[in-house]
Amino acid sequence: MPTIRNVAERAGVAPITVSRVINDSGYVSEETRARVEAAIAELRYVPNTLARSLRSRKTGLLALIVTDITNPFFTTIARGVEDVANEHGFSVILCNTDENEDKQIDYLTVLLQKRVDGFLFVPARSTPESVQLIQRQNVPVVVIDRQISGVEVDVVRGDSEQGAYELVNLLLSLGHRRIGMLSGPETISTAAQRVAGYRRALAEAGVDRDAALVYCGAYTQEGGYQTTQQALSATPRPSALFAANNFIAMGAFRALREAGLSVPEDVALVCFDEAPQSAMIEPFLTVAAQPAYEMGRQATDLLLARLSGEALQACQEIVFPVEIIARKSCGSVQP
Amino acid sequence: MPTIRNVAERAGVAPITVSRVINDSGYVSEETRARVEAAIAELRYVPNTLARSLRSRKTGLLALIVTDITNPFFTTIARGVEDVANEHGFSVILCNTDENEDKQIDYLTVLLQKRVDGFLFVPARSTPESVQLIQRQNVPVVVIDRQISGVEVDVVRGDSEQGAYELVNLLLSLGHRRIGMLSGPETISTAAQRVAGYRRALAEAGVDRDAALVYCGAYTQEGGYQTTQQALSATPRPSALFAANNFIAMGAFRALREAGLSVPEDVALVCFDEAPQSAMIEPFLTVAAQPAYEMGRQATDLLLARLSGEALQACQEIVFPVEIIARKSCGSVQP
DNA sequence: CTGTTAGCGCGTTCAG
DNA sequence: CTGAACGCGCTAACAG
Repeated sequence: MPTIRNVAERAGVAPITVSRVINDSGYVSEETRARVEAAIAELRYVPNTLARSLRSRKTGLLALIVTDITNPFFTTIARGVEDVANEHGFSVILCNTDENEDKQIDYLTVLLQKRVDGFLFVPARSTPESVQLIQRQNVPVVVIDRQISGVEVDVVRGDSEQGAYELVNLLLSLGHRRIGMLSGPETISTAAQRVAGYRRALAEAGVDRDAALVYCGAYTQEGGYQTTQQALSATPRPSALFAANNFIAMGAFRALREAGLSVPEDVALVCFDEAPQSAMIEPFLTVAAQPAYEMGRQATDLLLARLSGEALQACQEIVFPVEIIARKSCGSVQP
Repeated sequence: MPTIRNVAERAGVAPITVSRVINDSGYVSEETRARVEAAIAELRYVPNTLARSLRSRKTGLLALIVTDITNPFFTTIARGVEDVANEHGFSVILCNTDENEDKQIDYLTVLLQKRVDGFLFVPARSTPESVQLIQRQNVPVVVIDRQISGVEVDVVRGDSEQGAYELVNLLLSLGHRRIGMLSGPETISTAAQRVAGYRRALAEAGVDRDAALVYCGAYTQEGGYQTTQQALSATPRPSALFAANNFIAMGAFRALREAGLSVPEDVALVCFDEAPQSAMIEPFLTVAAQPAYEMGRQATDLLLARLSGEALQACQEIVFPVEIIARKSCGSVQP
């Protein structure tokens, strides 16, 4: 593969002149520019980003680390990230940890070695170690979706507590009193906050505290399937279920179906996050929707601001409101 | 960020000795190794991959370019690719072109500049230019899923023609004679081959050639929605539809539903590729399934073989058989 | 407007 | 077992 020097020789100029043509920096006469461009074309010269980055100490790479690449919530965030990044000339490396801390640390290590310019990070757990690993190398990082305790760091997330509160209030207003909560892993802040919102709504409604039926599982279809089976064995059986995310809701739906129960006639079902587009032919689930695309955009804006050195003030926490979208799955009459 | 030299100074050795410790190459006494490792830990030294790659002329990066990252067919391939790549110490950069040739060329350019070691490539069109772009830089490339005319290149793909043939034969055996084909873009080899298989089955069954009802659209839900509407307006209306991929089938399903037709009672529906897991609570669609994961693995094996210089023989074309999985959507009685 | 010098961080080559 | 010198391909800094 030809180098900048080969091009320079062919065009009869110095390497730096070729560099100027490529990067459109500094002055180059039209005539020599033409000669250089001809040489580039003839040699099919492709600049070497590695060398460029080594010199400039910038890679133009952002790392986006998510915990489940099959979840449209995260892929929608990814689109927001990509769009903003591309608008500013950055590329995005998308990595999937599957909520696995070992994979997470492997990715962080590799990405630091690759000298990415910054991280957009959905951590697998709400503990500070992983973020500190990044910060100690003085690489900017914005945490998305989840809160981390014990570190100063920028965070962009949805309002899990309030969303859960409103969603459960909706169920209460429809007359439900036994509402099961299908939660996610206790180690993740969003799960904890959604449980908190659930409890607040129940408390305000004066529902007996013992009526709080919380079941924790993974943020997956399988997790939702299992916790739903637990929830259904309670007596009396819950008349409504609140799934802490979309995949849990999919699993719940399957478990309900297998139990011969239909939604919303036998059991009402609501959840956090929009379901996959392909999930149902028509919109069906009542959800607390987060503005995922916008969250991705804002997180990237914030990261780029840190990168450009401006706005070196204290860390920010940007909390997006969630939107309750009532559809058929919650029913509309008293159970 | 500390460099290898900083570590060397701190440990009281030469940079090369640190290099030997990191890469476990050459001889280093236990004692100095310990000193070096201590220095690495204290300084939180992270080796710079950029510099390493510049020197070694290897990045350890494979590019995987697909046309639709939301399609589980491609994400399953991606898993196969990632697994094999990781087993051999390579990382994978996953890029999504959305069947857009401009995006495709942008990605190719950037990835060549990044000096990825090789390409796994699902081309947006079955024309040779994009592959030639890669080959002219002497970078190995394996094409996945689609055939390219006019170039010598390794290809790993499913047997579209035979799969379509068998799928249509299944419909014929169930008594269908008016079978509409919801095809993909004519510029893509898989669409053309699936149409060919469809025609062969009809011809062998002695179905009137005029009865070939082929409608071309995008390989998307929207494409399937539109072509289905066209297909339904034919008189007499087709009794069965064959969707050229899973997303087309999703769109067909929606269009049928809106037209007040149910599957399989009013219209039978079959398609190429498995549908998204979340699409239906229970398996429902009759499909021609390609071994996507295995295709990803084999393609990567082949690419890595080319990379290691071995097996420099002629280009290979590996064609996987597809598996017909009959489920409810095709019905089981004469229409 | 163009060129020279030097060095980014690392690993290969060859000496000790 | 350890080190010095050099260069991978490119560009910042400084001439001219």
